Amino acid sequence: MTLTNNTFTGEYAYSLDSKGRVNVPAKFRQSLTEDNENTFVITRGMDQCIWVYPKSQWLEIESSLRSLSSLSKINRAFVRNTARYATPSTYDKQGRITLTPSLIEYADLEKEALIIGMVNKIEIWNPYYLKETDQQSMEIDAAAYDDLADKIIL
Amino acid sequence: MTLTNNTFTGEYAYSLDSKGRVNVPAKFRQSLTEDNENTFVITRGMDQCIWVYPKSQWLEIESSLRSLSSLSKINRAFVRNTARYATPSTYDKQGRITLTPSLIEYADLEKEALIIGMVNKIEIWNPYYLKETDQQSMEIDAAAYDDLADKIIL
DNA sequence: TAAGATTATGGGTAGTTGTGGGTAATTACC
DNA sequence: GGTAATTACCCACAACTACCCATAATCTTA
Repeated sequence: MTLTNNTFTGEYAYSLDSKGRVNVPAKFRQSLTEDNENTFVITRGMDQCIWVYPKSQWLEIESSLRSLSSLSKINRAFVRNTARYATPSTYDKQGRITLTPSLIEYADLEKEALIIGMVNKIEIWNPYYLKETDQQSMEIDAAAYDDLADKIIL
Repeated sequence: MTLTNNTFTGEYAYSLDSKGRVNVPAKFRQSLTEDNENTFVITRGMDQCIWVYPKSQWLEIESSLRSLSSLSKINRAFVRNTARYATPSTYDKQGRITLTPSLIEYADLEKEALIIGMVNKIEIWNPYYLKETDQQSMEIDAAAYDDLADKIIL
């Protein structure tokens, strides 16, 4: 059962097989709308993880990038870094996507792969690095975190 | 009989069965509006307990999360920590929701499950930890209660 | 008070899901 | 152009989950 289309929550511990495939959690697949055509766009995350967008979400990002003028150096760098590593990937009959060796290396994935729903996208982590990143961001900016928690009534 | 829709009060002692299911108190179910489609979202509480939101309440949280840009590190941490443990759960014909093993472990639930209405959400506790947490907050926060008195009239 | 309805709890079963490996088709390389 | 490596597609199986039914205790109502 899915709450909202193309929306992802929850955490899953799956394994990366010898062919570089990981399962997309069944719940995530069920949440996908038809126009995604079983396809995700995988790319580097801003942390040491892999970001996985449903196709339709990625197309929106692409069109935002289109509107950034290449006159600005910052814009050029941002567009370049965002587009550079993005690869489409359709999941197979068993619901697995294949990750590129380059992305596996970037996230330093081994056997264990932690998959996390991030609402509009999916993250794939090496469990070890997730733990570390979590601690860091809390230490650095605990105040900003509390501000957020204050605004959003949990 | 219910006072306000999607609002929960009272305390109930139920049992967790071998399949990880707990009953949702009948009164809570009756208070739910149709648009919740018999569905809750269960997640980690800020104390050592499980939080259970009615679907409609969670959707509001979800939409707040959607508006946070992932360019900011602290935003990423916040979205991740909030979405990470959230799992939708529709209650069965007998009125039970299934808790995930991960959440059961987090709240350290055994056979006994104490269910508490928290107005806009529900908490599920191991009775032992509730008692302990209760004592702690009383000792530490006597002063903080005075601050609250300005905001809320009992 | 008695009958009926509702509620809490237990368990069985069919379908789904995650994971491993095999084979054919495609691509890259000498 | 032939060979090796890679990729895409298929099948199989064990574990798990969702859904169904059963029963006893409790509450409601006539």
